Amino acid sequence: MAEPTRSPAHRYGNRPTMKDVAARAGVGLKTVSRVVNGEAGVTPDTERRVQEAIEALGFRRNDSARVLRKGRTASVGLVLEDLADPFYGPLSRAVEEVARAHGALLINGSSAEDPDREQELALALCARRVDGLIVIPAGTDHRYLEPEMRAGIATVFVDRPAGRIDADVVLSDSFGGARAGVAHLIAHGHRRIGFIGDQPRIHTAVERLRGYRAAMEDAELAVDDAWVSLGSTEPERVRQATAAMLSGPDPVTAVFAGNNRVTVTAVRELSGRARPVAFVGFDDIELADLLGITVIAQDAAALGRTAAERLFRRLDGVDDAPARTVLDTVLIPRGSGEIPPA
Amino acid sequence: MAEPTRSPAHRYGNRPTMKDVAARAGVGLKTVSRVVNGEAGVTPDTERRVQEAIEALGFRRNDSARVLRKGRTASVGLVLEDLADPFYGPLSRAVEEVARAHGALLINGSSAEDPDREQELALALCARRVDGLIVIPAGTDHRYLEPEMRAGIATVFVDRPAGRIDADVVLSDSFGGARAGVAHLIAHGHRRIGFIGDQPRIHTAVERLRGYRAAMEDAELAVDDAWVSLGSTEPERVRQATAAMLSGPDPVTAVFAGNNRVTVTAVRELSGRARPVAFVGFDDIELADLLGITVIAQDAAALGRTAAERLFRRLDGVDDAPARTVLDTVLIPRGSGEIPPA
DNA sequence: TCGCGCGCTGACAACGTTGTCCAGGGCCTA
DNA sequence: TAGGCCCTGGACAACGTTGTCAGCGCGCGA
Repeated sequence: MAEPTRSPAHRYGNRPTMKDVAARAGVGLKTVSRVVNGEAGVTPDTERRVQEAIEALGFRRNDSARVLRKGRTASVGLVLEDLADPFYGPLSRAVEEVARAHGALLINGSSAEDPDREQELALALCARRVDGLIVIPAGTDHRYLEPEMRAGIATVFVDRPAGRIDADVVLSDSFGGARAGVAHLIAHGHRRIGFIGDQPRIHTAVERLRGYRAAMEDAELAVDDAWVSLGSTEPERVRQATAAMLSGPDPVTAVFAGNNRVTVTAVRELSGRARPVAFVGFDDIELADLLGITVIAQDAAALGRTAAERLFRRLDGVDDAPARTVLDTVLIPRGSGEIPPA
Repeated sequence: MAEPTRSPAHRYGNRPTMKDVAARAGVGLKTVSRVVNGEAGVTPDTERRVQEAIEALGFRRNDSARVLRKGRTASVGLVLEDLADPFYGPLSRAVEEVARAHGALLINGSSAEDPDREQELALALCARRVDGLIVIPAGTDHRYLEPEMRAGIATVFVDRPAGRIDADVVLSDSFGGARAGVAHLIAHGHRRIGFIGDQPRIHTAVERLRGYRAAMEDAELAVDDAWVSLGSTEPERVRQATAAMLSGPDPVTAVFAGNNRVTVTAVRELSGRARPVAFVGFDDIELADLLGITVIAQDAAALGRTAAERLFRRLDGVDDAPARTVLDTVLIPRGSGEIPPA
């Protein structure tokens, strides 16, 4: 009558299951399930017995098994670039809040701006059968997600549009924001304005550069190639780019930075200069108010919230055509953008 | 011979399963499993047939089912206070990197500094059967996790110790850091030093206050109750606290801030003052270098990394006694802490 | 009093995967 | 040539839960 050794696949440190609870309470398996899920049709007395058994055994429902049976995981995935970037923290948090309101958990993953890693992550989340996916693309080709989307995984892109597939996307107005920022510098008398952006693979980088060019063109100002620099946001790269456009025979008198990573380095570089240089940066930054940095602010939390709401509408069965939502940006003048040309 | 309607529980938009792949490839179910998992013992020819069927059907293994069978979810949970706080972003990212190196995904949740929400989140993660849990406690009683830990969910606490249970914890040296920061102010001639901290429920807040008191005591300086303020990090609260200790008959000449949230508000408040006030803050902040803010820096990424490494060592079966790891802090003088008393 | 219906309960299958085990066939050796 | 072994493949059960359905007992109406 010795207890046979448990199945070798048994892990979880031998946690009690509903079966164990049922045995202890002297009821059927399904009755335990009913109690655990608060379903109707259980006598108060039976319910009490089951509850006692649950307490005594320290039972907790295995949601892994539940998921398998129900077909919904009540979880959504978020693939972003880098959670350590202060732009993405609030975005992720906003997504989490919406998910929470819908009873879902959030699985985060950072692509580190690497398209392969983005794909690997997104597909891993699909294999987990997240109900939905929010992606901040690193790559430019998302056809790899088509089978997954067809198979029922709702997908929304944020901050940058999907590449080569038709899908929901929520964006900030990068073009308009950059154009307004550069126009602001022009309005303050600048004619030679530098632009330091992110890698040209990235949609927002291209859009903001386009905004810069549009503002210059609006004012009928020619753009010298030496004033424009796209590339990684590595501090050293940005430092050199900044230094380069401030030296030479025809230095810029103002700089527009394409995002928050560029801004922190560019501002450091500019602060060391004798001659003041006007500056406007895309993205607001904490303490930028104290430093008097003029920025084009986008609302990261609103991006995340809007995308998540779109996602859950899809999960609720709304099935209209993929939509593009564009959120406005705001120019916040704080001093650096109002410096006149030297 | 009409196709019978599929089982009503069938979701996932009718994704193909291994069974479907097996049928199409004309092989057994287990053979598909072998191919998908790269197990040995399949002829190249059979493998090719299976691969083709997988491609054709767009099959992707359902990790939910896999998890159920294998007993390991290859995921870890992280309960923190607020992902939007720039202190937690890098911490979370560091945990994610370690998890990734171990092939695990990370599920994030924010407690919003609410003990009930912390518990709800942590238990939800346990129900998902995460392999391990990293918790930045909001509450002070974690006995609710005992059954889970006994049942095999490895748990490590970060930034603040667990309450009323014995568990691994990774901390920064809050006491030593605060003491060093306040001693630094004293060394620059200050005798009346204010302390603005977080809520007294929070361990780090208490430790840092203790460090403040120790430094004052070391220098044989009495502490006036009016110089000490604990409470929420709401800007309005911090603003008032700062203003209060700077007014009155015996105003402080220096302020020590208990964390980054307090710092950003206190620095704003101080910057508007005519009379310069010395300042040291706990936690480094982006752009603090440009603002000349002296800080006690802790390494958020190292906290996360250390905790995650500890967690995965546990998951690898290491079973020694719960340990407390304390990471050093660094004083970074940048000007604000070196201002002499007015 | 009998029959019917309803409220409660439990047996059973299914979700999609993996571990175990056995069968069949080909090849090598004695 | 027979026997044994290895290699490949597949049938089956199990992971822990929930949906379906049937049965039981009791109360109420005719």
